[in-house]
Amino acid sequence: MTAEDTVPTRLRQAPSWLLGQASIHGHRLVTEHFASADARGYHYRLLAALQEFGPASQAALGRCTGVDRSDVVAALNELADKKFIERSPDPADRRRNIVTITSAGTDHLEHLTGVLTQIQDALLAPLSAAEREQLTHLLTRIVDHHTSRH
Amino acid sequence: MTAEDTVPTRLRQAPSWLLGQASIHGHRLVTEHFASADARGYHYRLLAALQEFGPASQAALGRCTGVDRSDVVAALNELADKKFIERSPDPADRRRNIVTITSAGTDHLEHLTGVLTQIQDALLAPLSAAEREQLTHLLTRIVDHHTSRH
DNA sequence: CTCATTTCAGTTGCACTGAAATAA
DNA sequence: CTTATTTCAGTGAAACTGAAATGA
Repeated sequence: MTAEDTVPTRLRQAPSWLLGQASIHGHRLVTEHFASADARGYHYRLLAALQEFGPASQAALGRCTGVDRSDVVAALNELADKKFIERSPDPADRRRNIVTITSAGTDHLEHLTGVLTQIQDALLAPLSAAEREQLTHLLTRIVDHHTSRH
Repeated sequence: MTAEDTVPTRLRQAPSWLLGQASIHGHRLVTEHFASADARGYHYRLLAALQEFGPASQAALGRCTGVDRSDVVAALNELADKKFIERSPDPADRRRNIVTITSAGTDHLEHLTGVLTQIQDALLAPLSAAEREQLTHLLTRIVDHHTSRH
């Protein structure tokens, strides 16, 4: 009644709160836009890694994209159903699957990259190009700091 | 094998990814530090609202803090067990509880505010004071933009 | 009758854990 | 024997939904 829609000042000013709120909006936009392209965030992460680093094992894919080993299995199953990736046994280490992106997968990745560009634009709508760069730079330093020391 | 610990460039440069990663670190710090003070993020949100806006109904608390109505019930139960808040029926509208912060609750809030300051410092460790202000300003504009239009 | 509030039970998407099978 | 990979089944915390009870 007294409060209603106003966020408490102590909260509104805390960077941890602001980061959380901004990230919620980002996540919502990613989910919505990717769903319209019949995809999920995990798909993009895995396809981007395969395109950049070439064929890789599932464990390596999980490590570099931050996707859990169990979820890598499920997401790759979905990508394989759509013929965007292929699995083949690694002759050098027969525990491993070598995962390869197909040309249809590369096309799909390029399409999703376009979608992701739109997402960033919607997310950062109120900021100028210079401010977007500033934000990216500041966030990169924070993320690097916390990922280097565990 | 080729990839390992390196995050794909397409991902590493996307603000939505950076926001998500930074927010994960923020959330981890909040959970850890507050757990040491025998508290949770929801407790801080609710106490901060009560302190700033005065006694309020549970529905109003949920609205201004972004905590779901069901979770407000659970969090207030915990706060009531610790004598940090009190519930009393609203004589003007007997569906409502009027939730009031106790003096022990105010003390607890002040303590948690100190903890939250430490959290922000750990989260933004690599940034200068001016850069922290810059970041806060940029994030505030993003969050305001997305909360005003739905 | 419709809508709002409090409460509880249950659900859902998501990250993660445990364990089995296989092999280095 | 220990460790790594793939896979599946299951767990846990967090946000949310549905519905009942009460009342404006």
